[in-house]
Amino acid sequence: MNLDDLNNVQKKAVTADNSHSLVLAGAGSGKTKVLSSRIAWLINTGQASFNEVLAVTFTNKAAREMLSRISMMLNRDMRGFWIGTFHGLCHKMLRLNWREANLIQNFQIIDMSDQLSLIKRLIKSANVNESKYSARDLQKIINSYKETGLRSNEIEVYDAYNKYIAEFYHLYENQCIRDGLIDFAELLLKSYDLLKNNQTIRNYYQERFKYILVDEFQDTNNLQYGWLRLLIGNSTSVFAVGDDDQSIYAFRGANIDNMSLFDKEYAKGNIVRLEQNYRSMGHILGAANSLIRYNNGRLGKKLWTQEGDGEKVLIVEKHNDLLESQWIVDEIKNLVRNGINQDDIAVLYRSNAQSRVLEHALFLSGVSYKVYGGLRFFERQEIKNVLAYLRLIVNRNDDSAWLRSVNFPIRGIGSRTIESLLEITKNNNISLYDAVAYHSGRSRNNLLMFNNIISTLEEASKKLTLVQLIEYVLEFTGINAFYKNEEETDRLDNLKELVTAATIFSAENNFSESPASLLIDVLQENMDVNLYNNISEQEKITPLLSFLSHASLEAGDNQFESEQPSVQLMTVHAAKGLEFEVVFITGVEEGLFPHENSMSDNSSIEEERRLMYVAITRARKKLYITMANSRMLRGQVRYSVKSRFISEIGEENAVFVKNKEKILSNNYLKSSSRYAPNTNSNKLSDGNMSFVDINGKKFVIGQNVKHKKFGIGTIIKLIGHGEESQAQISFDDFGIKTIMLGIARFE
DNA sequence: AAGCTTTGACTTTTT
DNA sequence: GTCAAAGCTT
Repeated sequence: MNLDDLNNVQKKAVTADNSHSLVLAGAGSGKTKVLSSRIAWLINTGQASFNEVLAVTFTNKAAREMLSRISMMLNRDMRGFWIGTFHGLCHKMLRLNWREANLIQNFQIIDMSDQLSLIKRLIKSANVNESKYSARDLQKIINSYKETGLRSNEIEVYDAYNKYIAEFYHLYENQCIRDGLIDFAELLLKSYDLLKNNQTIRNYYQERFKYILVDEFQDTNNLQYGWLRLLIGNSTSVFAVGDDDQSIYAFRGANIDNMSLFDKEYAKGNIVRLEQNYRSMGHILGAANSLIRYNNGRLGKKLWTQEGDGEKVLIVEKHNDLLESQWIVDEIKNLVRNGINQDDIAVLYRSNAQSRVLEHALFLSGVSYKVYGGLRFFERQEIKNVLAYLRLIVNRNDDSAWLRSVNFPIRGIGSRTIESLLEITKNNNISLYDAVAYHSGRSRNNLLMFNNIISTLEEASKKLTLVQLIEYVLEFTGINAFYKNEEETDRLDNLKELVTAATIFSAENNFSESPASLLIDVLQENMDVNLYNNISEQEKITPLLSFLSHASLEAGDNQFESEQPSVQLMTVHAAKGLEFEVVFITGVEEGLFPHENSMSDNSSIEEERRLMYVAITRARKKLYITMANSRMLRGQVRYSVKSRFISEIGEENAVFVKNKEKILSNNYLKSSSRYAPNTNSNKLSDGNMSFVDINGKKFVIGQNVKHKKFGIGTIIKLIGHGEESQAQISFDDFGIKTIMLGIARFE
């Protein structure tokens, strides 16, 4: 194995001795490379066997990337290797030890939306006189209790609200147990409890995993830290990699202090700093360094590069959000004209709502773009409908799945029927499936038919493979026919895609030939002789259950594969871990970035600053920061001043451009952009209209108008069609303004 | 059971 | 301003 393409600091990290170490890995410093190299090095030098390493990441994507790198370095098949997300690894541990964890063998994982609907259902059936809490609130509260390691009977009850929550939490726990369901937080908590309460199992894993590597350590929550702690035995060596300056997930429980805690408890000053950056040019790094200096209590780190200063950061101020977007679109066109690929351009924003204006401007000027975020593949309605049937095959007592499928496609089973069934389940403590036998209403036959469908599917699952079973479900339940009838071609395509996903999944896991509900050994290869009898028994799981777990743990992409090069639009959070040639950070105003909800206390401001730091460090060659003096927010115009972060970037790294259109072009030229801008930014570009017809009135470029407030001016630019058309008008006394033609009052 | 109107929320999000 | 969900009507 060759370590020569590592720099000295990276090499030091990769070959650190057996004690614990903490690696502070700056943005773009080769973190993934170091992690993968360390694992490969440990195995290659014989210090660790294949089965003695545990690697934890936060996303499946990160796990996949690391795995493929290691696989390449070691030139071997990595199947069976313990690498994955906290949730994925806990899941694996629970499947292996389901008995000891007090689970049923075919427990199923529910995602956030499943959890929310379950909570909604419980609120209804609990019949508590007007809960003070919404389903969302309760979901948040329950999850955060779980993430601090507390179960319903461990909550300290000091008032009525608290008592209600504890009782509701208890109700929820019971329902999950009865339905054989386990939510995301519960995967961690159950696994934590297993290790904590079962000494034999704890000893086994402590002795087995001699090397534990953790990625994105700044994103761990308290429960995850506790879980790791239970895995650390006398001879365990932990290699924790993270960047306290990129901790942006406190709102979902991440505890940035876990890094210094880890240093105190384990690493004990054994810290390596990866500060050489291979991504961004000097001024961009300068801006990032300058900004982050304003945070207190950092572990300390300063990025540097050998690649030279590059261009300064361009900070652009505009009158409003529409002009901001328009300017960005024009600039993107310039960049593209100068040979930049659209895929290499990212437009980032603090909150999703901001994408609308940007999309609108991009759309009007015909620049293709791609918005990240939104529903992922396995979260789509039509997919979830199919998955619900599959869940019922595994466990017909899964009431959540039963409710979802019973009247889809429509079988004449209405809400009255459901209500009476739910009453029966409550009184007899049985599942909805079983409650059908006690129901005597008009829909009885329809209900029996539905239950029959489940039985038929279950029989089929014993003979058909996973892929055949899914195809059978699609036909037999009438789901395909339903969407065909409704001419929902997108959904039909997605259903085909589901079959493809199952095909790929089956092939990857070597069970293309097995019946869907036959228990099979999953960890065929790479298993060492059992260290302790009865513990490292092979994982037994059915292809069907395995696929369902996969669907919950890995929701899939939220974007179809792109057909053409497109500008990338996403939140700053979504951009973490990515990099682009050119980056626009938009809406950099007080109240938006930092967000107004984060402006009250210093720790949230610091998190916002880290968010800005993440945004800046995404850019390789060119960085734009834009802001608007006013913007439409929740239907109202809001005025704001530029973000404090703009001044914190440091003047030596940036060029400021005020919102006077003509000065803009000149100033910009002085910044000697490699991508020379269009000298006349007001000239007609492809997306602009030469005339606009609105409410019977015609507007043409060059036309003179008299505005009630701004007086006489000339139309220099028309943007958009119909109701939403705007005009840029050069007023004699007020300069250039952009005006909505539908609203503006002309004389 | 579908189709309408009203109400209310609204920062960021992976598993 | 936009979206979803709840509530009401037919």
